[in-house]
Amino acid sequence: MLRNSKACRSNCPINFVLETFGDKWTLLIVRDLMFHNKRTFLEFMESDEKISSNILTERLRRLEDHGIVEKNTSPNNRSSFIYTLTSKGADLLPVMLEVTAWSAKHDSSTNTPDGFLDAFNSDRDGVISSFRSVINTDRK
Amino acid sequence: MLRNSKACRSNCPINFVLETFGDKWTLLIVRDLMFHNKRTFLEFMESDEKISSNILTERLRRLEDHGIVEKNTSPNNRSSFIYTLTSKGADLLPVMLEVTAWSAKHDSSTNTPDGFLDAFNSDRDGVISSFRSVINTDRK
DNA sequence: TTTAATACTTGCATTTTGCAAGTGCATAAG
DNA sequence: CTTATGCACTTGCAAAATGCAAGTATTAAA
Repeated sequence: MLRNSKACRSNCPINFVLETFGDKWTLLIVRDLMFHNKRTFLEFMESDEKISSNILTERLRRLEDHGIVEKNTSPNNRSSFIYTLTSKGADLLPVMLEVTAWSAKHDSSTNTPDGFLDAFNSDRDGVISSFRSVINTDRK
Repeated sequence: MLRNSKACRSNCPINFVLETFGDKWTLLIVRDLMFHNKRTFLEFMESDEKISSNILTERLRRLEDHGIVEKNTSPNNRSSFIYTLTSKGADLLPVMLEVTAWSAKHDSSTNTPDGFLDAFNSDRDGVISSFRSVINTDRK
């Protein structure tokens, strides 16, 4: 189920991301892959926001369907799966950092690391490329 | 109802935007305010994605609650309301443009204007500031 | 052989959404 | 003054999505 492509509402680029990320959970999985180096089902389950397992299953499958995440069996433990970002998924980095900057500016209770906003504002390209080199998209 | 602040799931900056924009409709309203110069309830109703009126009402109220949109009576027609972006809302411009760029790169059927991606990649700051000067945040 | 770990699946109550129709108020037309 | 029209919602209800608890299947470890 859900493997078929849904009819899209329009060809607007903003709408396009909403078709994949227009819910409360999907982007948190991308965040965990991108910034917290999480890779397994149980690791995603442990996030502060407490996603439930049926929703996580469905969202991982959808991300895989959309070519944002890749699923492979773990080399050392064959009952475990390893999820990684594809390059299409990793391309979301600038979006994620702009979102982070916006929240850091407008939400006083956000836990963005100290100095992030200043560094991002003064050397955006540098911050992006240093994050980019750290994002793990290895498959193995 | 809904005027009270909901308990948030975490203090993560990514989660923070999801609390406001984590649905299929809210960001489309921001898009229409930002790029299509729409200002009234009926104008938002006319978008390609066909939002229904009860959802639109609820989302506009929520955006107002979150300080992203401001609602004023129209000067010429007092039965009409004018919605505008606040500066907090206008600060979403870099996010919106990054989202647009990502879709333009990864969705072949997106209707992003010709040349946008090249212009954005070669002169990001220039593109942002030319958009910024056009975004209407006037109240009157 | 039993136990544990991992990644789901299932069932069900609650919440959110989508759609159609209706309401109330303010100008506008006759 | 009475009726019509436009605008911004409300309401009602069926359908879908979500949250929670519990169960299942496979692999690995003791």
